[in-house]
Amino acid sequence: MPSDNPRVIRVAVPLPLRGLFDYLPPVGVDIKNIPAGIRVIVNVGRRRLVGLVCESGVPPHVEVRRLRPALRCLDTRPLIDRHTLALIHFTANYYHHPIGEVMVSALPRFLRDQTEIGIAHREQWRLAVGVDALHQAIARAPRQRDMVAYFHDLDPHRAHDAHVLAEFGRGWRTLLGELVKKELVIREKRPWLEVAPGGDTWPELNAAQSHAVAHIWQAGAADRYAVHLLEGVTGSGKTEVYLHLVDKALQTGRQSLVLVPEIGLTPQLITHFRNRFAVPIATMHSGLGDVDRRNAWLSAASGQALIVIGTRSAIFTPIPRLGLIIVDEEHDASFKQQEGFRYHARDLAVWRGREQNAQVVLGSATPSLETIHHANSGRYKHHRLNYRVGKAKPPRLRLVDVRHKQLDSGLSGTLLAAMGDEIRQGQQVLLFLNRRGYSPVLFCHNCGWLARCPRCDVPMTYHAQAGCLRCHHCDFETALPSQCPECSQEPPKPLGQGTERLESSLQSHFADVGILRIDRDTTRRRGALIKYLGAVRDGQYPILIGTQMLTKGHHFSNVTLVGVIDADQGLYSADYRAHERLAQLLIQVAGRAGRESRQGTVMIQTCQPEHPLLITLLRDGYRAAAEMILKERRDTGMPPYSYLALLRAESLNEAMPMRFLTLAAESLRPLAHPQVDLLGPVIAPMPRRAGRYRSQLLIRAFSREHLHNLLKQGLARLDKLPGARQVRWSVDIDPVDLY
DNA sequence: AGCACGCCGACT
DNA sequence: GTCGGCGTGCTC
Repeated sequence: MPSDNPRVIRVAVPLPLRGLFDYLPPVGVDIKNIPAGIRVIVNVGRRRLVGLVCESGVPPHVEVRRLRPALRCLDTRPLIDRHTLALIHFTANYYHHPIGEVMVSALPRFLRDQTEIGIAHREQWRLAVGVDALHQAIARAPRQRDMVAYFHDLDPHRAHDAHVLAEFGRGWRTLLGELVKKELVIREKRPWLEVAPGGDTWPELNAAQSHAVAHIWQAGAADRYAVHLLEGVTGSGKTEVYLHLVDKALQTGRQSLVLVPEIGLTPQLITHFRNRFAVPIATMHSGLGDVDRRNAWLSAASGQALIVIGTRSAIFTPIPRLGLIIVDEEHDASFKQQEGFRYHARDLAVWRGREQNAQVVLGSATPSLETIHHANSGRYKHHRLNYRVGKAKPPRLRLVDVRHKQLDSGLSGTLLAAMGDEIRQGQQVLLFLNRRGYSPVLFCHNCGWLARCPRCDVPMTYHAQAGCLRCHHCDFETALPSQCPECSQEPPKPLGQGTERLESSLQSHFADVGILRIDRDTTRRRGALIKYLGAVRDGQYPILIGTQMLTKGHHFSNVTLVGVIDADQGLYSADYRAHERLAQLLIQVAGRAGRESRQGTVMIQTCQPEHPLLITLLRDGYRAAAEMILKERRDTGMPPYSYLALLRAESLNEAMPMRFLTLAAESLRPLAHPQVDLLGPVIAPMPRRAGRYRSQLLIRAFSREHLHNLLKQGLARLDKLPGARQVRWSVDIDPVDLY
């Protein structure tokens, strides 16, 4: 007999709907046995879905007659602790994203279906005692010898996980099989949770480092949440500060979460932590298989893993005794998810720190303007590491004016001469060009035709090696035309520089010098990057050419000259964040130079050598440049002095996005506080992408509350707008780029 | 998202 | 006459 005022569970279901669904407990189950944080199977419409109980024992929000009982509970005790539930709640609210989809991002796949939970085992491989690459059993098997050598590179005395060995490259599993058969390698099955070996020595901290550790942990000892900006120039030893803080957290029985940018989570980094701490460590990143992911997640959630290292999505891992969150390279754009559910892991880390009373440390050589702003206002505590560890001197930066200069494939005589000098002295040179391919444009000199992507309307990049034209926005590919398709008079010619073209022209300049190009095209194969980085360290390549990839975290101790081929892209761009990004990029690239005893030089080619941003950056450093950009932002009312939300719409139909956003603006305007601006709608800076026409409406407010209130009321209306289902539309809170 | 319902054009 | 196209509404 159903009572008139039943108590229900409120469930997040994996659908693009903004609210929770109410259910009666499964037949025969007392609602007291269904706490928030367990999973239930429920009927939704005529489908069966796994949902997450977010509230329990509350009155229903819908008519009693519409309630259906849940089918069954999947867990007996909460899988998600209350802090993580609160985080999911907050996140859905803040980003105005359906809570069921937030839940989907927060849970590893296995938790989204009906699998039972239990700790698994994992495979590891170790080298048999005394085996090396000279072993006679593999004398005629070069690949197997490489694999044995790879074990030696990692650590010949230790067992290694599949994901580490997979970095070796193609065929790693087969090779291991063969080596196991020859009894040169031993396969082991171990309980998953394993204590890292630790044992590495702890280097003495310098004054600035110990100062930072003492001040950050002083706050931690009091168990009071605080956010810290750890601003340290490249090579100043931020990592050592992190390690000491993690150690402090361990001593007080608290877990640590270390968030790193996507390309920052390398096997080397993990090994580094494992060799310092003899405790269980869980790592979470996109490359993990389902089993590894589930084990890492469970060990963190159960409190067994004392250190959790992961990329963006690891921010949602339940960590019950969390005492410390470190966000390394906090300015890095990969902390912001760029499609679908567009959350920012660094910002959530700050919220989570407060929720769980943890210390939050944001580390960077080039902090984001938001973080600097908060440090300036006193909201974040500020710690600086101003000097490089050891005797390394900071690099010299200089501008190379390339106006009216004869450039050779984009290279000035000045840069070429400097390169020659360094190479003759046995040093390495790194050239940075943020454009892969041979040339960004293919152009007919006779009639002016240029190759465009038929789906995005942007110029296609010419890839000489692949012999094709490729669109960098949608990966559309076509053959290279032998004649201009428009006038048929002559073949179209490459225009502008890409990394491939730079490589081939340098080959003619420096005939006998090894040149290595590192970009997404050359490192597509698994493990290729690791292999190249090793070869670079061995000094095989005096000249390195790279894109953005090379700017992040890799240390090349023999690089004494860095050349930035074209700094002007970042000066011309219309995006309001372009200056911030350029300043960060130049300083990060500069950080690759002269890390050991020799001072490095950075040569920046530009047509605007008197640009105030460049002048300030070179003369007074990153902080001064950042303050200058902050001033611009204040004058123009842009973040961090205002708060943005970007409403995007796209459709195969050209008129639809604009039509929808015009209606959207009309229905939002009456709800908006007078100090909220609706800017647009406008055609997006990139009007078409992968065949879809795009428009956007920028919403700017001078108070978070105004922005939030508008969206809270407004988005519900947009759902019901006619045509809302003919466009794909989404909100992006705190957008990092306005494309 | 998925699924049902309902309303209009073009077919055996 | 119906088959099926998509635009709209609903899911506790």
